[in-house]
Amino acid sequence: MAIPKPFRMTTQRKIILEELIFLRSHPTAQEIHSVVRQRRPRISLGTVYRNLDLLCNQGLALKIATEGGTQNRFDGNVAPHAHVHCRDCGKLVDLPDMPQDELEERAALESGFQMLGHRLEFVGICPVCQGKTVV
Amino acid sequence: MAIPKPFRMTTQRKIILEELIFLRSHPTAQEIHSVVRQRRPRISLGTVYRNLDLLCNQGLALKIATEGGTQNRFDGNVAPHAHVHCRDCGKLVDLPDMPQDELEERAALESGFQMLGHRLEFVGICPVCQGKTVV
DNA sequence: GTGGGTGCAAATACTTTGCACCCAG
DNA sequence: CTGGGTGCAAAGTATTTGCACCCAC
Repeated sequence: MAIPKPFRMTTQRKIILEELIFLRSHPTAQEIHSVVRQRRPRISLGTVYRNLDLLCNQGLALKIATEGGTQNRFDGNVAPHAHVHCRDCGKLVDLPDMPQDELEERAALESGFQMLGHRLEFVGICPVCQGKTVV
Repeated sequence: MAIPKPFRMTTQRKIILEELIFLRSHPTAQEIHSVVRQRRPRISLGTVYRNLDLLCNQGLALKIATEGGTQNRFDGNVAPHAHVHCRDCGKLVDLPDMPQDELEERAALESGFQMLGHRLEFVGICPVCQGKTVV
């Protein structure tokens, strides 16, 4: 059956994972690249993408597609949690205390599906941008 | 104040909107392009993108960023509703009866954001595929 | 030593945009 | 008529991939 393919813990891969877990900012691949480059200057963007892809498949990271934006973002926090996305400044914030299990249970009841997971993402205007904007 | 900029209802725009409302498949821009081309063969992909963008800004359609995929999808159903996606057969089902308002209210309280909208998408195995699959 | 991993650059994929012509109002 | 809209193609972004060399195991 599915014997997980072994993978080498290269320096690049290790640094990428470390930074991804350390950063709470849901960085883009580019942002991860520039952070990692501070510790390993010759690392290429291609390598960053390849490793992010691998980490996501291993379940060690999550790929997040944001509403308006063009680029994907990545999240080292694998625990189920919702996201709030600011329309104006693009900030992406975690929202850990939503009733995730309850939602899945309810959706399962209504649809008859066996649930494997879900995504919950809010779009709004963050407190800072609310202050800035003239209403 | 926000006087909505008038826009011409061109043949292209009309067809795109019609197809978008008619299709329940949450199509990509490319898919919309090929459907619309059956009725207006010379329409360009650029025009489709321009019109989808306009329709989304007018609140007549929604742009959906998909989990794994690279392309955006569009939804002519603007009423708030969740989606359930079957991992095995790819079926995408609407789930209209989730407590959407309640969720936004709660998220607003927890985050301090002014909420504009949200996305709720479940992944699971549909009843048919549950029967098929050997567990 | 060996095969997976990397850097690099070219290729792809998706979306946006400049421009000259076109047509809805 | 007139200015917004369109078709076309080229440009812009984001991401993936081919290849030769490299290094973790």
